[in-house]
Amino acid sequence: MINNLIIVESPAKAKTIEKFLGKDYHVSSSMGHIRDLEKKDFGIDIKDNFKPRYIVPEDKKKIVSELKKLVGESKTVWLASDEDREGEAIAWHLSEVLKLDSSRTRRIVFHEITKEAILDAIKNYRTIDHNLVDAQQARRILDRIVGFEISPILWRKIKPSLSAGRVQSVAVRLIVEREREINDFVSTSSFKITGRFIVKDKNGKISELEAELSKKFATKKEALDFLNKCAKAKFTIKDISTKPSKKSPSPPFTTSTLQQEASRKLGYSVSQTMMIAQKLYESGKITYMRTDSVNLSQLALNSASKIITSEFGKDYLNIKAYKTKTKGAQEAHEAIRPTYLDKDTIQGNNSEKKLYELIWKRTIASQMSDAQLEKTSITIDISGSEERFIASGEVLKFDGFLKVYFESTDDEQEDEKQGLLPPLNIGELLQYKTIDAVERFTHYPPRYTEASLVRKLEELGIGRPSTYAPTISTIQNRGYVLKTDKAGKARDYTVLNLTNEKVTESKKSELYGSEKSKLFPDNIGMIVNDFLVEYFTEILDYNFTANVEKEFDEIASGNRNWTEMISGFYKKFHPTVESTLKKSEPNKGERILGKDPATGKPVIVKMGRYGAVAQIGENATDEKSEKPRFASLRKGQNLESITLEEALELFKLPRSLGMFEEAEMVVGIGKFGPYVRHKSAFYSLKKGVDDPYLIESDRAIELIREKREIEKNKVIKEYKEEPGLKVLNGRWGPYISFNKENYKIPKNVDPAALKLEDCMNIIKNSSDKKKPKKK
DNA sequence: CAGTGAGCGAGCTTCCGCTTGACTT
Repeated sequence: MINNLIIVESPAKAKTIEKFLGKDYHVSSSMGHIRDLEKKDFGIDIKDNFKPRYIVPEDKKKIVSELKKLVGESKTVWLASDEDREGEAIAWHLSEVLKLDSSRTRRIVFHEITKEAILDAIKNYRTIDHNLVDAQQARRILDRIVGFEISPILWRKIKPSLSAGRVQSVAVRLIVEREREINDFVSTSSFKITGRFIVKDKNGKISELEAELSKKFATKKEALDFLNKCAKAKFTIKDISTKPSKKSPSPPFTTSTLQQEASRKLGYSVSQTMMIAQKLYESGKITYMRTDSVNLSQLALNSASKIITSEFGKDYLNIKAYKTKTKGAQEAHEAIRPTYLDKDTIQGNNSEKKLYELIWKRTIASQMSDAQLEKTSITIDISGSEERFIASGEVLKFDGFLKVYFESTDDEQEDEKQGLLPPLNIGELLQYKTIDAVERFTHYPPRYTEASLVRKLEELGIGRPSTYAPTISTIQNRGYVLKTDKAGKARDYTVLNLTNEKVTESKKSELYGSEKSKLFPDNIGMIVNDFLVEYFTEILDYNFTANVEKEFDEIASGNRNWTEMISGFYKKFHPTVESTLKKSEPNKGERILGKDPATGKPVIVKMGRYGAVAQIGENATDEKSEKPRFASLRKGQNLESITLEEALELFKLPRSLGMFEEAEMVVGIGKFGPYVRHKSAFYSLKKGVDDPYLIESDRAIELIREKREIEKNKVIKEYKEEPGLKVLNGRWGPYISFNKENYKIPKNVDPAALKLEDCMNIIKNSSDKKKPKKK
């Protein structure tokens, strides 16, 4: 018999809690939700006042039956799911599915996993808050209605298997609109003036002072005029001012800020970060990684206080509580922090270590003092001109938290600041060494990275810590959005230089606009987005989630009935679904780019059955008329921005490279990039080395021979008796291939020594475990 | 799984938010 059964959401949490409590308690976990709306037939009886049809999904049946068994053996059941809307619903579903008797069921909540917090929670038990549960049901049902009524419209009007939803569709919209901002952006240039002045100190020691003109000039002529004016001008120190300033540490990590910093500092994708954090959490090294709270437990604060004092001294200590600014934050957990702050490093693989150290530094820094700075600004007058040069410098007086942590920014081109400025006096005359006027261009707004998209979504209150990573994956899996790099372009700019009273002009070249791992909308994403924005304007509104959240809050506080709220929404929403099905036609994005110079026929781009396509010539009207030529657009090329030249390029491939071994070699670009085809085999071109438009036959033959060499070494063993069986060398080392299925070879086995029956044994042993493959 | 671009039709796809497996060809 178990006296007390505590049910929490996560098994790692269960393990930790069990350690705190005595033998009287058994702690088990539900692994999140145990029930959900049925997937087939919508799962909601609209006519029966939106009655939800809940089922236990296949993968949760085992957990439920285990919990049922435990409940049968227990005196008191404590439902300890998280203290938020979803957690309350989990507690309620548990009580329903496990048929818990209210007389021996208690609901408890705690925000920190400490013995005190748990014992305190147990003392202050309550019953399930049904208003909060209803708010969750409203949220769940609204999302189901939106997702399952709009998605089928997309299947019929645009393409099968597409999807729409309250969160993902807005995420795509952000990316599409940013792309259009970039396409519409017109870069302008102006001239930035920088002067270098010679400064002599009392001992005759010479140093330099760099100063910037407060004004930029729009044209080269204005810049030139100014430099000419400077040639013989006098430069006088007009003013020197010194101001103290400070920098404060950032709050401890939440899911979203961890994803952003891990992306900026360590280059991890959002899902990589979450997978590594999960490992750290499961091995007890950090607190829970899906959280929107910046709060640290008293225990953590005490520990931070001790460490900072002993490592850095009392001056560095500044214990404080941070408040969340995030819209709709539910704060059921602590911030993400090391479980044991006295460990500044851990055992584990490299990426785990790096992420842990990042978390450790951020947590410690959050409880350290502000950095104290001194900013100096020197104003320099120019005789015969209204303009002024300003030299500014920044000196760190006290490093404070910067001793351990410096937060990065997304800003790619940050100005470097000068440090200490040379000692100068007001009225002092300065001699210039050089004065430059450099042409600078305005830059379009940056494309989103995975992490900066998460930050934007969080800012809008859309999505939750547990869904950021999956949402980012979904919009990529649907083909709406593409994560890729973009090569920079070269651009000339003008530099005017004044030295020794003479101005010279020169041209320089720079690379601009190169981007790494940025999110680009694909054509289908743009078409779906435009369709949704046109017909489902309200759902696609950036404030839609914030608006419905207000209504969920009213339900949670007991001031509103959930079915009334949903019914109100449905009355407006469903007629839109009906009318959209009837009248709407998606825009195929068709554009006429111009005429093909070779044939004079029109060049068109549009969305075809297999994706975006360019076409030369009109569609055939009858059997005799000539058929148009087609070429697929490449990844990252948009229907609305592709130029005639780029479209014509597409028709240059595939092209023949001549004969080799009595067969033609053809170069083209396929799904996996550029390739050479020869005798119906494909040979990939080397990324960054070969260009499909330029490659010649010699190099193609080289590639073919290279791959053949690898193929030759691929086969370790073959068996006469079993032609379908081979031992092969693969990307991950040796493996067994049998009738197109692959099998792992156990570690301690020498692959070259495998006999036929050994292979068969390995195959037999692993075949039981084989699960249906996912796409 | 790299080429295609006719047309028909059955059966399928899809949401968000909790959680962790099982799995790398």
